[in-house]
Amino acid sequence: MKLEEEIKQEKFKSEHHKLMINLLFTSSWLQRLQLNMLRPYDLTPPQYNILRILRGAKGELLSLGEITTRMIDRSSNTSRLIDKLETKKWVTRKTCPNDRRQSEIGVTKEGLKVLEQLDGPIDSITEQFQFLSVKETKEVNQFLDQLRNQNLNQPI
Amino acid sequence: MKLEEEIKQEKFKSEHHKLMINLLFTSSWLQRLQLNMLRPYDLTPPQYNILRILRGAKGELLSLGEITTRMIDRSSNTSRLIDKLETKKWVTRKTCPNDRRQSEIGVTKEGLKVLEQLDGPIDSITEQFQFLSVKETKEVNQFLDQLRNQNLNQPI
DNA sequence: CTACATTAATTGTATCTACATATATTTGCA
DNA sequence: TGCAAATATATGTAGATACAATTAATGTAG
Repeated sequence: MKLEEEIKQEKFKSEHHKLMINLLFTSSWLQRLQLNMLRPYDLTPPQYNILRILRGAKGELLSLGEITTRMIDRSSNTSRLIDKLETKKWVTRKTCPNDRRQSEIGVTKEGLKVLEQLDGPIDSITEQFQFLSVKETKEVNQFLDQLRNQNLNQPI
Repeated sequence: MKLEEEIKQEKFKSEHHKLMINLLFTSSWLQRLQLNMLRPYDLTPPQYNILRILRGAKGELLSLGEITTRMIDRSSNTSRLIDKLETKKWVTRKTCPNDRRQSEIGVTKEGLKVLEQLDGPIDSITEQFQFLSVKETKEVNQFLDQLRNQNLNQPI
């Protein structure tokens, strides 16, 4: 369905305005897809995001702040998300000896095992994007990157 | 910044995978923009969404279910959102005489006044999309609409 | 070397999503 | 007609975001 039918709005102020709503709506749809996929594994999207970041660090331990800057959603409360993952024994947290304010967080073997199980299902979500050519995909990626950099001159 | 720099991930599995992350990341960025804009008006994005929907109905009263299907985020708990708007006196809710299960919700004059104040600021967010031509914008809109319809044949 | 600012993480609170369950009303059918 | 199914909304609870405030450790200026 076109966005107009989805949210029963026959007309938008402009094509640009429609695009803003469409981005928010499609992202919400995508998140629900992810959520349903992760549910059987007792993981939420931000928790999954953290595990992916730790796996990407290839054994290197990361501080809480470092994880936060790498997350899809920057306003996540990483501290409490790590709490959850720690009780499931999928990550370890210990205080950094050099700077006792920081903590060093790493993924466990069990955490990696869960991630492996999820690689397939997550790939199948990505496959939904295959109808776009690589060239087109690059263009949309570039557009999104550009969009976020439009307001550098604004105070906010 | 490119997404790679934003989330400090030097490489993605594929351009399509990057696009998935980019959509989620950009939408999160966009939501925060909206949130900051709405804060001084004591409105949250879903509450604002509801007011917009009611204004769009041009005086026609809408049921709670009708509002939900028109929302950007379908999993909103509209009942409690309306509660909040009602205490601020920006919407009215009364039970529908024909079907006493339903409620009839409408925006008040004060609600409309708040919306008017917000039209300018919201337009300025839309302006960030102006660097894209209308043709390009249409293409991205079409792509998003298409994406959401890729999985019709999947069970889920 | 002490005092103050800075930094990293934790905790508290309000709001929201997600979803299951409950309640009230209406509809449909035997 | 009467009673079960369907429908519309409300409510309860867990997990998140958003952000302010707090705590603890480290840096730094005088």
